[in-house]
Amino acid sequence: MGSVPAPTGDDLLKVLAALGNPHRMRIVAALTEGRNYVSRLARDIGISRPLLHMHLQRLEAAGLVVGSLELSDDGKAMKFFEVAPFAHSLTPEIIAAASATLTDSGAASDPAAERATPGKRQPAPEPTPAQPPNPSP
Amino acid sequence: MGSVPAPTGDDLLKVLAALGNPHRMRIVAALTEGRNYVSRLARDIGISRPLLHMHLQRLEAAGLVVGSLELSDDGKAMKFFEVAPFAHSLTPEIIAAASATLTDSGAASDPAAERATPGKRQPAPEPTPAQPPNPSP
DNA sequence: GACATGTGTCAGTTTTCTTTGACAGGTGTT
DNA sequence: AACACCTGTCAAAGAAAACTGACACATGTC
Repeated sequence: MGSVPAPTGDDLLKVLAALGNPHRMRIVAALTEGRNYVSRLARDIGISRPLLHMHLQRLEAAGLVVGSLELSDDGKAMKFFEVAPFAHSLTPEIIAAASATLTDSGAASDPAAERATPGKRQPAPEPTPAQPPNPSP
Repeated sequence: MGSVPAPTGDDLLKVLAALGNPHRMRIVAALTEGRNYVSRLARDIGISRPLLHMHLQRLEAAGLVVGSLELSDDGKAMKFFEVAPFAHSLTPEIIAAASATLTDSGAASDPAAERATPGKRQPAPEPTPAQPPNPSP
């Protein structure tokens, strides 16, 4: 069974951060109706090209859209984007599992980050993890 | 058929923006193991109380956690937080549907935003919405 | 009273994200 | 050559988010 094989913390974080933006949501929506190239997509949505370019590479880094540079009939190079068939589920358990594999550094380009929760000292380990301290009854 | 009744654009946006943050993911993860109060939760995660307070009210505004001010045995007022049993699905279609109901203003308090895509002029309405312009073959 | 615990908020700084405008190059048509 | 398209990048401005420290209040114990 491998519908959604438990995404990495950093992976899911990138997806959520990418989708948590009105412009990027509209970009995904626009690409859901069919592939499109950058200049035209910018005109359709109504934002500037450099801005769309930034949003697109953010979505692509999260694996939500894929772009391919193609050559049209008249030899013009144009970059087409289309949505990737993603499917994520958001539940407390999935978030909890993902947070366990969070490097909190940047992306997947910093191998020196899996220490082991460095300064994780517990000054007063309460036996009841959901009750108030109750200093003296 | 009503497992996830198609969230509002602004609703889903708030959820995604709230979850797209490493600290807030850890907060949800910590609360998944059981309810907890603010001061202790701040110690557990390792962030300052004012910061945790800010993140918590962001998560609560998104409907991901719920807080309730209770009184402990010794009369101290303490605010307990617990995760809300949320369950969202993220697919291109759901994002597309949600983006249709985006106000893009702030929250659900600006009814003057559904103009009709103001400056949406089409200088050259291409008959093929997914093909290059192809000016002259 | 002094201390330790809990709550909340505020102003100010730092950091990050978003956005714009200008520039570089490429092609093909008039 | 000049124009109309397409591509990409950069530096700088603007806006928004994140973070900190100090303050306010409350309660119960030493």
